[in-house]
Amino acid sequence: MLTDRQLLIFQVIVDDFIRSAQPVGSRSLSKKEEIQFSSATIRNEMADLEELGFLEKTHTSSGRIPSEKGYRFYVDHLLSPQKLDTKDVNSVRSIFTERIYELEKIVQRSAQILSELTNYTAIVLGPAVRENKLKKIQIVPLNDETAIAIIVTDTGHVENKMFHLPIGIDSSDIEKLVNILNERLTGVPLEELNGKIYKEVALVLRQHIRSYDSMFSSLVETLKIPTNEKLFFGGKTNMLSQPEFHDISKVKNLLTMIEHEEDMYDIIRKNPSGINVKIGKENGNSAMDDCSLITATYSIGTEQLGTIAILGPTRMEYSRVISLLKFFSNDLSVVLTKLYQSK
Amino acid sequence: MLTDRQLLIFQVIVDDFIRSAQPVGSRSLSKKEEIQFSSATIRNEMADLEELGFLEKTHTSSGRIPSEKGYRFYVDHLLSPQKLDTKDVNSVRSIFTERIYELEKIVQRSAQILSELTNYTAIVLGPAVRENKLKKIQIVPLNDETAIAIIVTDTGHVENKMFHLPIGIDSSDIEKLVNILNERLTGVPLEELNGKIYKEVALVLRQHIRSYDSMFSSLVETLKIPTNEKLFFGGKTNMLSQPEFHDISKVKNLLTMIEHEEDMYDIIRKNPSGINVKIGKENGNSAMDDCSLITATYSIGTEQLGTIAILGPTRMEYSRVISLLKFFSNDLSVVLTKLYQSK
DNA sequence: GTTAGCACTCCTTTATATCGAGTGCTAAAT
DNA sequence: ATTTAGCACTCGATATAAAGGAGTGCTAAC
Repeated sequence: MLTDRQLLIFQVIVDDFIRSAQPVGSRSLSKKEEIQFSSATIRNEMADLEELGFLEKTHTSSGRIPSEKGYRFYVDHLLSPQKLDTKDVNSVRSIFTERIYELEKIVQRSAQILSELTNYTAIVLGPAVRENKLKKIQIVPLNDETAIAIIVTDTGHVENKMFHLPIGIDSSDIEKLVNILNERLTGVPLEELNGKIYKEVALVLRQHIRSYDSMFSSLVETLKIPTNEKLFFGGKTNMLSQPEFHDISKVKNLLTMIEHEEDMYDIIRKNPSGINVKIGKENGNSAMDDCSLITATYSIGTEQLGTIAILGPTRMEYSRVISLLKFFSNDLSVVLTKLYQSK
Repeated sequence: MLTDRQLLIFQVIVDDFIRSAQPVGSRSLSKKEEIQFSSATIRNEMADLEELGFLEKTHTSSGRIPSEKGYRFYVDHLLSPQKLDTKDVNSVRSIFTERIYELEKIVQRSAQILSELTNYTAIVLGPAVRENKLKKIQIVPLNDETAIAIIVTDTGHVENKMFHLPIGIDSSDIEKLVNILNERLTGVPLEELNGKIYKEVALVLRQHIRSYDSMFSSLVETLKIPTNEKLFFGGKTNMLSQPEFHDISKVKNLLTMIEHEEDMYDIIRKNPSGINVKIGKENGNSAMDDCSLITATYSIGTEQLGTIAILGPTRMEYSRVISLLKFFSNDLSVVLTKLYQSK
């Protein structure tokens, strides 16, 4: 329904505004070499595009800026898959040649690199521990009253939690308990741990362990480890350099929201797999009204594992960021699969 | 060398400026009930105080604000130990009645509470793991190539690191190794672990373990766990509400510096035990020129363990924050001692 | 259908005046 | 010898006006 000329003009306006952060006027447009019509023609087209809801004015006699609907259209229909800079490719590859084995460190480093590459804020939702399979449970008594339970997963993730020992429990009891748990629970995904314990292990335990009841409740409580994925951030302060955030109160709202990990977690988590773009109010959070969030998922083998996100102003370099995220999430998946899939 | 009247005037000026963030003039001072002289007299005294370096003007005809030297004098000589609000006392106590056992969580929660109570940024330097004593080492093989080493300390802190297994190593070898390590190293402070391994354990290991060399290097590398204390933050964005940080570039510098954990670590770490106040340039970091940092140390039993810090503008409520930190660090020490000293 | 021309809008910048809180200094009062 | 009243002066903050410029919408000519 848009003519080719309108499409061209619209695209040039968006590209120009993304670069300059300044409203784009008809005169400056007419000077671009890809545009051959007079400023008056452009003005007419711009008026139409505004009527259609793709463009806005900041005041009656200003140039045009893209509206949210405009960005949405731009992202959905006008984005040509951009070839990545070799410089970017190298930066990304560089992480994966560093010999890091811990999943968490790889992920943290990813957030850092992505923020440096984009100058936006990078948020990486860590590996979904809940889907990891139990490799080993260990219990280390610290003194007569407390012990520490350690859970190791097949991806090398370690969770630990302190708990109270019932009075008078014996170290041989603990040993027995640990053996039984490992025997019965190895290979079980963490998210099913609780259920399995009640269904399959409780009975066996009761037969073998003295002072079973008090011990059991302590332990079960402990195994309810919050298996929420962790968030990793990079470039939290990058937003401060964006001209749209010169207003201190806007910045404060945004940064406060970023610090609030639970909210952030929900916002990142609920994105489906693949690349996803949320523009301005689509984020459903007033602090993010002037922001866009681009997410990509990564995986180990066939399991969807986590999410990478870039948070920038709505006036974001969509094309570049999307290419970067596609490339990055893919490489990350490959590397992680290689590292941990080798059963 | 300062007369009583100068002292009085100076104190009132500092208190007023801390409250209002506005330069204090002679007229408004003369209206305070604790001050009985005319504005002209006050002007003379203020001129003297300025000559002595305790006060400054923001421009030729402005009121006075305290200089850094002034704040220093104020902190060193004019601070009356303020009684804490019962509201504050209760807030602090509330953390310690929550049944949290993990050291890290207590510490994280502390940072949060302190930032809420002060409206400044709270930074807590976590327990000094390096002084913790080894409770147990465990090694969990994940697959043929990698294993994960887990170190538990007497305070319940858990460190873990992945490492590569030499090809062809046997699970009985690993078991032997772990047994020897635990036998010889239990009770050794983490910071001495490396030395001990070379001096006392290497020989024994060589006798018992096949494929010793490759295993050993892998493991030793692994035990060089970065035992740097972790930093915990609360209220990172609180600075944005302070009028002195209305300037975006100042904020950006400060927040970027806060994000940069290594620098922050050094700044917090090098404070001696007890309460410490660093004002403005004393911090030795240009991003903190308009900030003051108040630190207090906490401990488990007799060991100095960590540091709590409050970062605010130089125009900070020194009296209140110092009282709060004294009280808090003391309570924290008591609680931690109770929790972990019960050998 | 396109474009040149023009009046109009509104932000930005610059200049100018005014106000007021504050100072330093001098001279009178205590 | 202090203290204080008085006064000229400074300078930031605020308001107002004027000029400039980038941009628009509309009309009429191409």
